[in-house]
Amino acid sequence: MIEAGARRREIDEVASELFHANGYAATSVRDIARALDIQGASLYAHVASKEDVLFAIVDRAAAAFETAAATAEAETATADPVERLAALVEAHVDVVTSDPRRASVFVTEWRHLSPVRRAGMAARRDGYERRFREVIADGVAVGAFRSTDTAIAATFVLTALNGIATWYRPDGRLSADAVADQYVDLALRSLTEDHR
Amino acid sequence: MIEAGARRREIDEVASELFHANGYAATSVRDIARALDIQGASLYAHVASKEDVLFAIVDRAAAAFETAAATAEAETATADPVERLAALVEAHVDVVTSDPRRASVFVTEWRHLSPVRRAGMAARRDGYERRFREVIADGVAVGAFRSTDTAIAATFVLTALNGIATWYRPDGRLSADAVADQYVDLALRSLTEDHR
DNA sequence: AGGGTCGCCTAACGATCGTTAGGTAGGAGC
DNA sequence: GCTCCTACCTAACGATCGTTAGGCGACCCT
Repeated sequence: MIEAGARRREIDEVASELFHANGYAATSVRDIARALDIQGASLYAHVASKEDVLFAIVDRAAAAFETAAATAEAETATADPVERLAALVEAHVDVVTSDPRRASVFVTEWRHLSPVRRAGMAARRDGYERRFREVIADGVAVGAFRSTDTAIAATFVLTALNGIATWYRPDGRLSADAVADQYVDLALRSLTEDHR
Repeated sequence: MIEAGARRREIDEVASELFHANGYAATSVRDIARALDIQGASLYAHVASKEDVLFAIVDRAAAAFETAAATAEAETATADPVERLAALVEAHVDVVTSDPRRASVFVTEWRHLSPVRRAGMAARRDGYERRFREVIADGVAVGAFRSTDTAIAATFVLTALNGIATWYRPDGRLSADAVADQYVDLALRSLTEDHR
């Protein structure tokens, strides 16, 4: 896979932009190279294959989601399920808004990975989704959340959150914090029992 | 654009399947032809271009969403905003579950249309989303929904609903009705004011 | 029986794809 | 001053892309 260097970081960055804008399959190696003002073949001094570029982006994104969720769960370990879910949702939104192009490539282009890598990513996604399902199940158990199908509920919330990657732009109308606040509120409300 | 015939319908169907599974750009004309047991070049007896196939699918999907929403709104014209939004959500879910591959192609592949057609679809999507925003705004005005950014709220709901297309399969664990019920409930709850 | 149309064929076009091979300019280290 | 390494180059490979041209057999209409 080669790795290393500041140039490699630049490649991932322009590739994120292009994969987000046009999709992995519709972006050629020469497109990526052109954005860096070099020849297509020169990319192979830094990268072993086009798919490696995709994997680097997707892998980094997956790691960002995982560590953010782990931190959020650690910080709310003793809190009630509602707070814990709020922390998970906020962490997820933060990762998306911190690099929406990377997040959108992660969400929409991972199917173009090789079968082995795709299977690995599928497993990591399952593990990540399980965090949400478990917190939701805990909330149902203590009566904080309505009794729903936890798989559906987790999917509902996660797909809504992932949608942010398709429209959010750092220089847009809404700040990342504002988006996070609104989405935490919408997501939690969709699950909580009637209150007051 | 050629149009016509049962064969043309078959082309759209297998193309939906392949575009959904692998994406438009990663699906070749010869892939589509192979699924029909004919030669790649023979497709051009039925179709003017590959993009026309994509457009036929996307256009039909857009029309399905539009007529379903129009019907739902007509049927609840005199009802309160909560019921009207419930009808819109249910209509949307019904269209998605009735043909999830077509819906997922509509949601994820429309960016590969030519600039002119893409602009047209963007306008139609805006119009469709406006239906949701207006009902939500009405609900906020009468105190049924919490006062939120209606654009964010509509996007939250619609991206969650569109996510169904990525995982729903007619022969899966959940019936289309069950999915619709759960999603109507989740979506409405995310917006409604605290009750009881 | 004859003409037309429909559905598919083979063959090929120019373009572009991801990738490899081999080379070269320039700076770093001894 | 020589060597080595980094970063890029040009040239080319075989494959595959969307699409066109021209032909051929099977069926319909008269």
